[in-house]
Amino acid sequence: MVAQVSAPGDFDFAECVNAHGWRSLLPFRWNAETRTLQRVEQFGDTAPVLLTITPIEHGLSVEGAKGAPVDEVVRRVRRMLQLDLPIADFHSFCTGHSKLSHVPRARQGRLLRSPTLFEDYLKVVATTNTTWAQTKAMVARVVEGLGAPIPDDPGLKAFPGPERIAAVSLDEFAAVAKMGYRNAAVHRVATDMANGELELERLQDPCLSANEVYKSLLALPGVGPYAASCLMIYLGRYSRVNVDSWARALVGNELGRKVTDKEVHVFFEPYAEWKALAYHFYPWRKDEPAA
DNA sequence: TTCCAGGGGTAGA
DNA sequence: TCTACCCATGGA
Repeated sequence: MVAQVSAPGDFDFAECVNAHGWRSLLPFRWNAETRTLQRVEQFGDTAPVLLTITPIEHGLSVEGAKGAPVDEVVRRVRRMLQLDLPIADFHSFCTGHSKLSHVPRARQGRLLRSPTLFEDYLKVVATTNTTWAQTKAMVARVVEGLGAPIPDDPGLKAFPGPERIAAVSLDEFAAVAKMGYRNAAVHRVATDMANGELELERLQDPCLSANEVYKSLLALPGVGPYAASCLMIYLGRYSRVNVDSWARALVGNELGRKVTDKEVHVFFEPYAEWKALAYHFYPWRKDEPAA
């Protein structure tokens, strides 16, 4: 199966994939040399397939095993790469702010996300109060321990959905995932979703206000202000900065003193409804803290 | 051993 | 609203 996916002119494949660390979390696999993104996806109860995404002129090429449902493949790819996100307004905003003028030139603004909000939820929870190395290890254990493999390579597995996680006990999940005190929260959300008591995807409803989305996210176990703000980014809502230790350190560096979370929010106040993107694309690098 | 990492939940003030 | 404390895990 080969599908061609059109992309808007303000989209850049590598910028989107490299905008944050998600490319390093299974089942994503990013090859920087070939500029190829791979990911195992499962469609219904059929065997998972490996998708290979590469940039072509005016869009993307997606290759997968014969029989993969093209329409659904395209839908998921468009979602993962935020191809339908109206980023033009943010780009216009950036041209009026010296600190962000590089953003539209580089065609930045989109962030790689997962095909489901549940996967992004689990991964965001896995970033809290831990190191990036442990985040990768937690996610890898979840995928390798509970994900369904593709037929011709058992080493490549799909991300397990909430039903799969809910099918095992909390103790079993904890033994596999080793997410520490996060185990209970993740298993709870998976179980509630599997039981039909929780519909995470409804948070994509554009009719909901940003505050309604934020409060709904805060109500999820394991989700506090940081995680809720992170998840809002994947929902195209940028009015809250996801204040983490980096934000405190970097804003503290800009101001020359230790800062509170409230002061970080005040620092980004001029960026209006684009605060989270402003923080993310502010001219500092997370691997190179401002001197 | 002890500390702590891209926080969250809770109690108490 | 703010502070203090504990929370599993694993690396330093």
